[in-house]
Amino acid sequence: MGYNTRQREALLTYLSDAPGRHITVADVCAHFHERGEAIGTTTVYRQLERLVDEGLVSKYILDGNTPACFEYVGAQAHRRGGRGQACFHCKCERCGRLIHMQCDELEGIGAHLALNPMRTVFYGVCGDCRAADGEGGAV
Amino acid sequence: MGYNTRQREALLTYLSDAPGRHITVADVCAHFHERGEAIGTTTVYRQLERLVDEGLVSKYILDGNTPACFEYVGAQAHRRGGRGQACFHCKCERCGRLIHMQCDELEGIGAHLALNPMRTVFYGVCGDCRAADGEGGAV
DNA sequence: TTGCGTGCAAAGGTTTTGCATGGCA
DNA sequence: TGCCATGCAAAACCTTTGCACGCAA
Repeated sequence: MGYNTRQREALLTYLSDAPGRHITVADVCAHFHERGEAIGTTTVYRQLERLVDEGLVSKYILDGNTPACFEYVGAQAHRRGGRGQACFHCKCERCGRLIHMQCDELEGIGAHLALNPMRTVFYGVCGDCRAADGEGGAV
Repeated sequence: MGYNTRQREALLTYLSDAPGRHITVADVCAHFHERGEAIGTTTVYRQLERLVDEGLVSKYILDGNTPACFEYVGAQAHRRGGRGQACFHCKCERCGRLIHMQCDELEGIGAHLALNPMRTVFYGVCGDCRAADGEGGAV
């Protein structure tokens, strides 16, 4: 089911060293470029696609002019697994961060509407920014 | 507050003739191209941006490789207005349709988390497709 | 007349594809 | 050896920007 090349090993190590972090293709290329062991952009795209197919990595597509980001989620089952499985994300329109959203109501809605957490990205204002505004909402 | 050009009038007529329909820039160009009264792509982008600013049109950004789509919503207030204001959308991963989502729980969640309906697009399976599967869920 | 709108051309960005080369098994 | 992975170059795609021209008011 595919070869284990140097590039694949390096990429997988890099990703799994930071589970839950949001990493773009550009991040990956820059990381290896700095260390002198460059990987071609095309290869990064293709390996990430393979890793997504294999369930080791989740891909989150943001809006059109923003690069997609990837996240190591390990080898768990996609739904109802342990920690590390796909969860919803929210892109904060104020501070720009992409944050994990864990909220029982949200999971209920998600199940009710058969939503796909791997692709659904919310746009809104994160808890920190709302707190800074003095509204005091909690995510 | 801006001129009323032939292109703007034509675009506004086209959009308002189909309120609630999801229309891309390519749709607009194709429509006018067929009728021999072509409009430049750049102009469509710029006029749509103006219409969004004016609140007559809502813009929905789907995933990275999909063109944004626009929808005539009339001259209502953005939030808590009458029918036609911005609402959440769901892109069905089975049939590909982009459907309006109206659901009290969802609006509650959206307000709770300060979500932006103009940009938040859910990915999941629409009610029709789930019904066809015999699961019988309702949106 | 003044200033905005238009639209061609070109650039911006991310992602995909063609193809020859190189490495895994 | 056979097949897949690699990576350069180029294309595809949507969108934005530069600039000269034209039209609205």
